Amino acid sequence: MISSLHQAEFSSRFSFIKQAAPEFVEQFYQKAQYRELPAGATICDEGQHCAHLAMILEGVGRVYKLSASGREITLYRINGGESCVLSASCLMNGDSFPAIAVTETPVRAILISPADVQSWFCQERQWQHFVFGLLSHRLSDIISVVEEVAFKRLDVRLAEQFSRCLQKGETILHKTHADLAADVGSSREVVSRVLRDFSARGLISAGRGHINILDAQALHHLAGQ
Amino acid sequence: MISSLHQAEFSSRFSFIKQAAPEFVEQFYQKAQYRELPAGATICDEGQHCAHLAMILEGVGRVYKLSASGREITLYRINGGESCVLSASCLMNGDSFPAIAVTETPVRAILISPADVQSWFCQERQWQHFVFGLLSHRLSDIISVVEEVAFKRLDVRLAEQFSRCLQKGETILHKTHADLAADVGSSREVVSRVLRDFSARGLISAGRGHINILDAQALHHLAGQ
DNA sequence: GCTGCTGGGTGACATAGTCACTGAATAACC
DNA sequence: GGTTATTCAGTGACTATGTCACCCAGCAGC
Repeated sequence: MISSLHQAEFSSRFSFIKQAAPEFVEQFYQKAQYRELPAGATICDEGQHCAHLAMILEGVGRVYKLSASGREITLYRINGGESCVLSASCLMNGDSFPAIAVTETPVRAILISPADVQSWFCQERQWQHFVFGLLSHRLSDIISVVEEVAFKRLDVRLAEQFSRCLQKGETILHKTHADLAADVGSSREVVSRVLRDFSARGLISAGRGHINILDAQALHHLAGQ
Repeated sequence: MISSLHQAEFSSRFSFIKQAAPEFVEQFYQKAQYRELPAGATICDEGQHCAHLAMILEGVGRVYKLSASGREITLYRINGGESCVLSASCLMNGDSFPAIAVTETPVRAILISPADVQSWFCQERQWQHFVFGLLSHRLSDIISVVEEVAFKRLDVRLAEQFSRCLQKGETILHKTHADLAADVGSSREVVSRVLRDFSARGLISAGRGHINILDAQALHHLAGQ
């Protein structure tokens, strides 16, 4: 059962619920659970079966692949108002989770049981639409990752990261070189080399654990090719 | 309307239909269309909206991404008894197709309209299960592609291709170096170099447009790391 | 102060991608 | 048949990326 405070928050984040039938909404809030997770918690591990569908109210999750040699690559992030699709997909047919999902910040979320995800699917059109949108959107996300990693140069991909950061209005990125390497699926040394080059060209200035973005124009241009 | 000959073929390929309700089956064959396509035909282009869900009776389709510089990478293949998920996903919520799908051999398929895909979804549990299985299976496929391209060496990935080929009982692969490069998302020159090395080590012997697999053991071993 | 940890830098080397070619095998045409 | 075009594959030079084995600086804890 979800408190009315969290109900209000949920409906501002997941607007599909506003168009759903009142009986569905009541049942939804009745059966859903509220949960808080600290930063760095594991949501779902590789090969594990998902216990529920998590719909995020606030905080950020990261879904990534880990290689045998310890390298990582981020598949996508889950922000407030979004949900972990991979869990959706394995909930629907019992497959195991093909990646690792962790919280990057403290996360507050609403949890839905596999049984409810399934049974609501045909009961409420808005719910169906939401789940399909999720699946299809993430499929596109992951295909973009393939495209990035297969075709684009590392400097371009890092410039894209900085561009995205700027679009959120942030000019300082609080990440280590190793964090960036894990995002783009490269290694720290190589990222360091590219960033040193960016610094020399005056695009950024680097400090311990953070990066100041200086030349937004040039970075957008690099990312745009 | 599907002829009874093709109905028999369909049900041998897509066994979910055997467990479906008789009324559904009747309606399904009533509304579905039979279609033949030559090799090399475009099924769906990048950014296009899909006109229908294609369920393949016989033949092979390839879904791939194309880079600005002309390089390609195969996301997955569609064989007999399978179906193009990306179209499924964009049918369900009207997104555009994020890749290119073509036929590699002549293809015979059953086509379902977007409206039917949707309406049957909640009507017949077997159909729902089939579509979800499709989505979730392909999502895993594409995640494996990310893993391959981000973490594995080219020689290992080519060895995997040959291993897969051997598992189908083929010891001669009728592909050019350029074809292989398009599969793994690399360039012809690099593939040529790796294959030259494989030849020198006696793992394969190469001819114009085909490759003989000689040392299955060694290739499996290379792929297995 | 010392100690250990984390973040970052570096050089040497291996692998991968790009470019600009070459030549050989095959197909297409007269 | 012979000529021409096209396709397939090989090469060297160069750049980009990944890996390994280090080093050093900053910082927190004791």
